[in-house]
Amino acid sequence: MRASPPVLPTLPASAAVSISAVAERAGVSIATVSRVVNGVAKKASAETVARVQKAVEDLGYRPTGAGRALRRGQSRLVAVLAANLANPAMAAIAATAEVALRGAGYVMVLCDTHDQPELQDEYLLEMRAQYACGLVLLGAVDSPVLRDFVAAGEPLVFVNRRNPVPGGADRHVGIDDLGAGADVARWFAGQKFKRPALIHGRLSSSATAARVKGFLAELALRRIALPSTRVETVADAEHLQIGYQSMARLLGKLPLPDAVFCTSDLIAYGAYRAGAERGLLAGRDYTLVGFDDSPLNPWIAPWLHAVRVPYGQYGAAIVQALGQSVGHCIVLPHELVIRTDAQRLNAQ
Amino acid sequence: MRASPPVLPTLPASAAVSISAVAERAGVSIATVSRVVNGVAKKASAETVARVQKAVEDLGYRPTGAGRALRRGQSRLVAVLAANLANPAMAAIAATAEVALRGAGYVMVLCDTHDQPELQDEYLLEMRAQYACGLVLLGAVDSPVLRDFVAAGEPLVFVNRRNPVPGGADRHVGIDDLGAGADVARWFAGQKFKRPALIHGRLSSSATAARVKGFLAELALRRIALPSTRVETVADAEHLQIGYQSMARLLGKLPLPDAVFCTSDLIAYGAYRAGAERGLLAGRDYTLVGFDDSPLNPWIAPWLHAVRVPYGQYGAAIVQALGQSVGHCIVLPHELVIRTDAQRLNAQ
DNA sequence: ATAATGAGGGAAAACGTTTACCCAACACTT
DNA sequence: AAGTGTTGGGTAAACGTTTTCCCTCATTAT
Repeated sequence: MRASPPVLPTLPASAAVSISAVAERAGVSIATVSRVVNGVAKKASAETVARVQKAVEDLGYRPTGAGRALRRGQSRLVAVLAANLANPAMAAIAATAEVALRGAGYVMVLCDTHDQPELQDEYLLEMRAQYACGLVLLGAVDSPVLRDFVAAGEPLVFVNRRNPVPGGADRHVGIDDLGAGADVARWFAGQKFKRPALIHGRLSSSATAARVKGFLAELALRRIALPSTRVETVADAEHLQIGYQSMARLLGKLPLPDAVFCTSDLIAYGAYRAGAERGLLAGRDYTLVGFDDSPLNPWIAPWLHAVRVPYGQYGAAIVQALGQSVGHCIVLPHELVIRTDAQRLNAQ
Repeated sequence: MRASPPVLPTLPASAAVSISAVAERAGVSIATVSRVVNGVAKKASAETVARVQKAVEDLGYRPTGAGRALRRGQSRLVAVLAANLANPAMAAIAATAEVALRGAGYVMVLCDTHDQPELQDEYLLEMRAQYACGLVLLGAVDSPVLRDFVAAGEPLVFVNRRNPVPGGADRHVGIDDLGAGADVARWFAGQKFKRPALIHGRLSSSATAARVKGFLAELALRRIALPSTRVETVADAEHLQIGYQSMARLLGKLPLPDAVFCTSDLIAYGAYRAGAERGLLAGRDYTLVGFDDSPLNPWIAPWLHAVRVPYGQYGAAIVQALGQSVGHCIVLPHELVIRTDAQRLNAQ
């Protein structure tokens, strides 16, 4: 007796293969296939499980997202709403989030709200229509739909900025911005700087506000004067411009600052250029401290000290937060990075 | 007779509202609602249309992605598979693609393949299981599933790197890499550089290969010698390291190069630092040309000339390509940006 | 010997859409 | 007066899952 001819192996991944095809090939019902695929225990004999798994393997079957989402009322989609993807720091978080989410079985949908409430609302609604099982707000802004979602208990995770809705509980991932601002002030004090300056972004961002608050409070505690003439910002401008224009203003007054704290790296970049255009180099003529510490800094901005935000850890923390109850906050460790090679590299 | 009391306005966006709720409120069947929502002409009276639209508005209805995808066998999801999101240039493309795709009614799903064929395959299969209506490969790599997809005529768009599958037609968005490489060589010739050098990334990327090819060909045409000792790369390293290590090697031999062309900005950043550590500053002691021209360059890397790739135009081009037939290529304009303020800013 | 339990697995409903098909009513044309 | 369109709109099937019931055996307890 000859062995029965092997079943023709269909082209893997050639056409969409549904659960019924698998069921037919394994000689079982679609219910059984579904149970095996989803690992429902105690509902199939070992032999049946093996036969189904073989069929799944042969046909390259994987459950269709739409069918599953429709039935369950929830998809594997996690929407990440970034305030500004042009900011390398946000892009970095998005990148690590993508890896972590995928590792946890989710699919990341990335959106750019451009910090506009209307766009954020549009995305929130659209993502719920897509049955997203998680909404990650990377720099949230207050908006009507966000309020509804907060009230309705939608699965929101706030990253960096806290929940902007008054009274809304928040699941949050970030660093201790208040402490980080204080760290910079403490270091300023230790270095005996006499004329500190501050350039900050929009204070409606809770992260920025906390950095500023911590910095100012610690300076005050150390009895270091920071007159309001050395605190600058620019309304409704992007960070590079805020830094550039603010620094230009700072350099237009005497005495010149000996140390400048910027609440983001981008602001610091702008400030750097404004100084350079006047012949003042950071690291040589004054001290510049940024916030984020982009991975590019050691390569092209060795003159910049910065509070390092552990973006590499954000992805895992976001995934963890998604599984936590509302109100749970994850505080990641930061670090003030002082670069000592600027002199060596910058001076001729 | 009193006017009938207004129907209670339900909370917009409070709970998922389905098509049947709209139908009930408008007093029509779900089929009519669907037709109105999808703008099917000639199937409803103006009065009915108005009534349905009012109901849609009141209830805040929007069609659920899953139901629609299931029925149509296609969703509004467009998957963007980026080779390396840590590269700011890729992140920039992703950011503009997101805006353009959203404008065209799509939803972008972003994935990071880390340049690994296995991961790319995993994503391709997963995205088809999600009924993605477009697959954008931002730096594709040859892989088994990609071959299947190419053969099956899946809606693939290749960005920057061309289709790596031998013989596969490609819908492509990018610049004229060959011409750009030649542009750099021509400029080198015009500047009378005598000892050019080249640092390049992996040649398996068609974009890199074309840049190198164009550069070398034009140099040869101009009778400018580029000995193999002044062509460097590092296998299996990230771009920053390629630049750093290659430049270190270049500077270990005499004569030193007077102009260095790097096939990416990141490589140039690495090269910059290697030079700086030896007291050699780009823009002062030698000329450095990168590729991409990151928006940050004018701010913190004024010493870097670069071929500017119009990333801002990529998003629209990708959307356009999605609607084109296979084999259609979109070539975007590039530009060699020469920075003249490096001396002024860098020197003390 | 019979009842009770449990394991294995199938039938079918339901999720929210879209769309092919059908039907009624009306306006024309012969 | 019967046919012929056309307009407006409803019915129901189908998409691919998951999951709730149910049924059939076989095993064990009484």
